[in-house]
Amino acid sequence: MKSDRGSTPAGPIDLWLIEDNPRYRKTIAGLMEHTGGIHCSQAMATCEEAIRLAESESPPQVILLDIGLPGMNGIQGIEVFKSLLPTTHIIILTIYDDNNKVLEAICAGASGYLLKDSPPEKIIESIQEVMAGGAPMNMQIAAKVLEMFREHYPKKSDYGLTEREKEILQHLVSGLTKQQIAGKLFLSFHTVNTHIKNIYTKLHVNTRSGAVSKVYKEKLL
Amino acid sequence: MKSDRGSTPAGPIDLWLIEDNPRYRKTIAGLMEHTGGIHCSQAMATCEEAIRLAESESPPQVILLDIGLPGMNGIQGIEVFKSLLPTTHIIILTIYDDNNKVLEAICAGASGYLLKDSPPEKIIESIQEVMAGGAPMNMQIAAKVLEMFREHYPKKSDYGLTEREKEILQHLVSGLTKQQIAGKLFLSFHTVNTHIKNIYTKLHVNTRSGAVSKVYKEKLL
DNA sequence: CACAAAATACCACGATCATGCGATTGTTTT
DNA sequence: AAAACAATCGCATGATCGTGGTATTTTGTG
Repeated sequence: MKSDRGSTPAGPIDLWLIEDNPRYRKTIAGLMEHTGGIHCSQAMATCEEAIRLAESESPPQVILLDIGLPGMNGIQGIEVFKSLLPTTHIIILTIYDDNNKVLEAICAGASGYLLKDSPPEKIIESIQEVMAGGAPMNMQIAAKVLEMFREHYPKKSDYGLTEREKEILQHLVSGLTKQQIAGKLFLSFHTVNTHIKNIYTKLHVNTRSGAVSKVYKEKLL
Repeated sequence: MKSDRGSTPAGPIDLWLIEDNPRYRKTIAGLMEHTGGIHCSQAMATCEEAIRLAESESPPQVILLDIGLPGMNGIQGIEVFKSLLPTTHIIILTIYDDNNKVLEAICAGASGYLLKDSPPEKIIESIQEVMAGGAPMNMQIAAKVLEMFREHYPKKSDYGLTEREKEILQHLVSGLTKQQIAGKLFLSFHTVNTHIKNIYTKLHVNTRSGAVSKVYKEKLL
């Protein structure tokens, strides 16, 4: 159940390691050599080196990538690798655990996010997991991701808008003027005016922008 | 490093199990009894029973919760427990792995999401992990969450707005008028007017609502 | 230094908005 | 039948907006 869905069915998993600290790089590379099923074919200190190599060497299946690198940082690196080596999985291995870095890395296309204090077995396990379609993360990171996730899916509040009001609010959101809305709904200008008036009252705002903002912030409609 | 941050420092972790299948319930309950550090003090078939018990018994530290339950389903259950037992961690243990269920459960406040085909050790591990501030998930689920995450954070487009323009756009978004913005930034009304004019040109809109909509739709700022 | 870009400021005018009223017609609930 | 709500339409007025200009100062880059 673990190694039966990689793009290369046979042989060890081909791994690249990008890490500027020589000592840590050697530690990890050494670790891989003593592990069955994974082969660290390249280890370098910068993304630039890796990009150069990507043009001659065959693409690895997994890249272990640091974020705090000289020159191009890991986040930027992800984006380059994503277009250069679209089949390669990228696992971030870093000391940074702040929300922004995690967010950026994930959005850039990282398949996993580990902290450097992870035990070696966790790292090995994560490489296998990512090959099996998983998304290995430190437990702190996972909790962070869920938390961020929750924030961006606030339960939609209800201001008691009627259907007609919602309809008009929608047109307001798309930037139409009162007259344009009236035209589109075959209503009098005055009716639209009244509806908007009522919408403002219900939403506790007094400008179009305020209403539109509220729609997005509170996931109305 | 695993059991040193629960709200109850001493003794085994107090667990409740809510699962309507009697056989599976017994399997899990039995598993816990043979495991050090966890005590399954209650096992029931429905959320309603658990809610009734929550009024007399002391709150558990963790609830293992199924989704497909008779009566109140697990998702609704989460919301009730979240307000009734705010300190209790909830781990979903279910057969459903579709995006919607996962999303709903997480947004409702689940701390973890496991599939029923998880090996018993994984379940034990997850209970300990959630007590240590983690968010245990099946690897498929984790991958799903990251994927959904990425979708809802589209790369922000760039219209070449200057810092000042972004600042003013932000105030526009919050519903302020030109004069209010001028006051807040200690600028002349005319300056704000000019900036907004330029913002409109750069965003290719010609109303406040259009601009605000664009900000949210394309994740500007 | 020179040149470009950004930020600042001003004016005027027609279009549009927000908001105060009041009113009629239906539908649903009680 | 009464009350409550939704949707429709009307008017007037002062505030605000969008857009066409022009112009000075500050800042950054070659």
